[in-house]
Amino acid sequence: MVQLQNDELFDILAGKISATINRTFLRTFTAEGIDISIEQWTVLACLWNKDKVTQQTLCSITAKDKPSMTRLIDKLERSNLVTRVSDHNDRRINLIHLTNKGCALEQKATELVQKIVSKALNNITDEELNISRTVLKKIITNLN
Amino acid sequence: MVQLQNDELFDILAGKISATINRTFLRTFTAEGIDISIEQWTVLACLWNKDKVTQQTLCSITAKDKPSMTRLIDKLERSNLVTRVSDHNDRRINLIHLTNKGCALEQKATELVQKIVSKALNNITDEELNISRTVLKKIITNLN
DNA sequence: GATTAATGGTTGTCTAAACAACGATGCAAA
DNA sequence: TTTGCATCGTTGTTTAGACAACCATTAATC
Repeated sequence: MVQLQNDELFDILAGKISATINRTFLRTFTAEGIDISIEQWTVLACLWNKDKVTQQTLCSITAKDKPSMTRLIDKLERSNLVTRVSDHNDRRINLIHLTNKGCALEQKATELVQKIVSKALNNITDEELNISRTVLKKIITNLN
Repeated sequence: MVQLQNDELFDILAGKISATINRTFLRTFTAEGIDISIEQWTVLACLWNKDKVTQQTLCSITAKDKPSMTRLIDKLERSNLVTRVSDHNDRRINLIHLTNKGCALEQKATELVQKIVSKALNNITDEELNISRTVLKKIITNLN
């Protein structure tokens, strides 16, 4: 098998890990009959933590741009997991609000994510993990 | 600002870093008049290392599936950076072959990537980096 | 040697990200 | 108060990833 010279380059590794995690997430959730993507889950997780926030806030937390968020919320709305509620004081603002169906997902989804995280972090010490987190954050900071 | 409860979850961090690296890559390359994406670069980097390989091989190295590779190569072919050459011994196989234009990109592209990597890894020790690499690889293995 | 299985690649369909450009609302300064 | 600017969100377009289904060619099995 051909070996890529710069196989060790972080960009490639980062791309691979992101793809792997996404795939695992999607398969796990689909297998359990929950039809949301990891991106949709990220938004829901924000709302489970604090409901009724602006799209802009969701953008900041998830590091996605506005059009991406618009479309993500379109999909969540079509799945009846959230609704857009116009703010009374400022009509430019949509507050994103969990539906009952959206709330109901929290427990099961959190369970599944914990399962994935446990599997992913098997055989990795807390120290190694902390160092990695720091490194990843440093890289993000360095590039911004 | 709302803080996501599981802000520390690796999935989110991985998604963010991947997006950040991609953005930096694209901007740097565009600024220098080189119109290729990071994905296209990954394929070209394989070919700079060893020319005339099968699409399947490129899939393995880059951890992408066959349809993704078909379309990536479609684009590279449209940009006249590679050509598909049918294998004489096995007509199912396309060998992907760098054009002169594709070869000519190597030096400049490699320079730019090195510049990005240096910037990204600023203030990170070799030891931290090695640990991080190991952790990322462990996660990928754990999930497969 | 003919049928079946495996391999390499393509197309169809869906989801998602980035950037640019736009419309609507609110705010501030002249 | 009106003009100009900033903010929130949407739409258009391009690139890309995943999965399923498919076609063509080769290999394996009987």
